[in-house]
Amino acid sequence: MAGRAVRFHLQTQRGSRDGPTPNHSIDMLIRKLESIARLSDEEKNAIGHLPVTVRPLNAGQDIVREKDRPSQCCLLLEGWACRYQILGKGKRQIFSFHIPGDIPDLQSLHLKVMDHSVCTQSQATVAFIPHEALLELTATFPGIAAILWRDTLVDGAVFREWMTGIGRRTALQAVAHLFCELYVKLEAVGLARDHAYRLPLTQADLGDALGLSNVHINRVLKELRGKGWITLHGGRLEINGWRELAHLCDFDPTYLHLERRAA
Amino acid sequence: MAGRAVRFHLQTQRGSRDGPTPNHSIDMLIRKLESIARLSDEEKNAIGHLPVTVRPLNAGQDIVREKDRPSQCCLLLEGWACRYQILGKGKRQIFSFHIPGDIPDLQSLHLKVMDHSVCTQSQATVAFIPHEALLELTATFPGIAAILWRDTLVDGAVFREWMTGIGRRTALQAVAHLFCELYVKLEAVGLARDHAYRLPLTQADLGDALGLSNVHINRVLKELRGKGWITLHGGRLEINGWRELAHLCDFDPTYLHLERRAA
DNA sequence: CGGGAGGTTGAAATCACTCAATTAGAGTGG
DNA sequence: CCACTCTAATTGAGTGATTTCAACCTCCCG
Repeated sequence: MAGRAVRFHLQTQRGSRDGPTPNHSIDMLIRKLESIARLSDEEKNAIGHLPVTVRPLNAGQDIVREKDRPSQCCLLLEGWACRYQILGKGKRQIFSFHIPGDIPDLQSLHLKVMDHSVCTQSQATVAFIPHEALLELTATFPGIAAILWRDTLVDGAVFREWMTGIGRRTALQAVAHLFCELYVKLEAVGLARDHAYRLPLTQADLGDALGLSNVHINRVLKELRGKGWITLHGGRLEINGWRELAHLCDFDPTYLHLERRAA
Repeated sequence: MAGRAVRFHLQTQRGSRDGPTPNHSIDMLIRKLESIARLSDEEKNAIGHLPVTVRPLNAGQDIVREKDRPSQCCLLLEGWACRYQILGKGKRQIFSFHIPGDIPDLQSLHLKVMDHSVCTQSQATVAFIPHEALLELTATFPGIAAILWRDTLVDGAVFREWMTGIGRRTALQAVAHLFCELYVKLEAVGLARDHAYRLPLTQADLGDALGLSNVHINRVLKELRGKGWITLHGGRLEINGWRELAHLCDFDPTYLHLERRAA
């Protein structure tokens, strides 16, 4: 375990310590929800009273595992996470990457058994929220339920897009598409601009996400670098040829359903 | 268009005609929802008053298309449907197959723009339900909202499983896994037994679902037939070697989240 | 008995994989 | 600051799975 859990009840404590506090995490959640729909004061107040446990995590730590029956959801405050499944014979499929503001295991609210695992992809801070509290919140405020439901629907849309990436795009297009997707998602929450961002993924991670081998990912990256479209070094990606990259993979961000931008 | 639309208000008409009536469709919906959780009489009554339009469709007809902004959802009463997307250059990716009881475009309730299309895969009967009515229903009955939400979450779980099929399984395993999945889903709603079912899919459809060419699907089927594990002819599949097939692809139905079986 | 969609097969080409070795970088302890 | 170590990145060579192309067959339906 990477650090001590810190349990708070919201709005009874002020963040006098370093690092993300529960207040910070609730702000994150409210900002996230308001990026979709307006919240009433009553709704915000109810969210503010959610019991939250904040915990720092190291890279590569599982947050929930396949077969678990979790009793809480995790809100990612800092760092990246991914969802994945291990097949026999050491193969791995990564289903999604998650960035601050995401609730990667929101589905566990209604699907009792985990059919995959969630893992940190970098150092991270997560806020755990008990199912019980979330279920009560969504039962009381259908508007909040609708926003969270919508969030899982967007997840599904991204899964579909990845399916076409894996199934019907060339390796070059698949990598390009992933880079475009991640940029648009990060940019939307203010974590990237100027077509550059921190990318805490190894080539093996990229391969496991796109159904390719790490070796082949390496060659694809070499080609993209050779064309001068990307710079990737030390976990930082710069897209120097956005237009070309987006055109190569026919990138259309409709499926991300970013109707409004986060504040 | 394949036939006339028939508009009813539920429980005000009795099905004196041939074919599925709105009552039939509401029964289907209630049965579907009750396969997940018990419904109160009040909830059943509210569902019974949903306005529904029943329509027969031919095979290969689009129900909704990418870029559409639908104002209704469709409940599949008879026949199969699939969700898909066309890429440039004539490539197609199929995201899911749907069977009676499914609401393939339920996501449109909260995602305004379609990022893919839905198409009948055989002759089919569908019931259209206005978004307006569903939104009111879910706002009034959080329990019903939760069941429908859950349904879309299972969709997502199947998408993930398909991702691993396309990305990390061999062609043989991928086909085997799909056949197992479809059997379990059909069996759960009483549409299959004895490891056999009607499969209204061409080899090209299977290929587009699994990210393979129709030619290769053909060869894989030949191999599965050669092993004596399946019989596939005239749109009917018999799995003669269920154990072997399931073992080949390491089939684990957890991801289908069939906690209870439909009546 | 024709027409058409779907199924089947062979041959050649291609994309991506595996294996194996080498290099680069980051972190650690002396 | 350097040697050591571990992980990740890189490269080459050989292999294998799957695609593409093209032809032919089969079955169903009107």
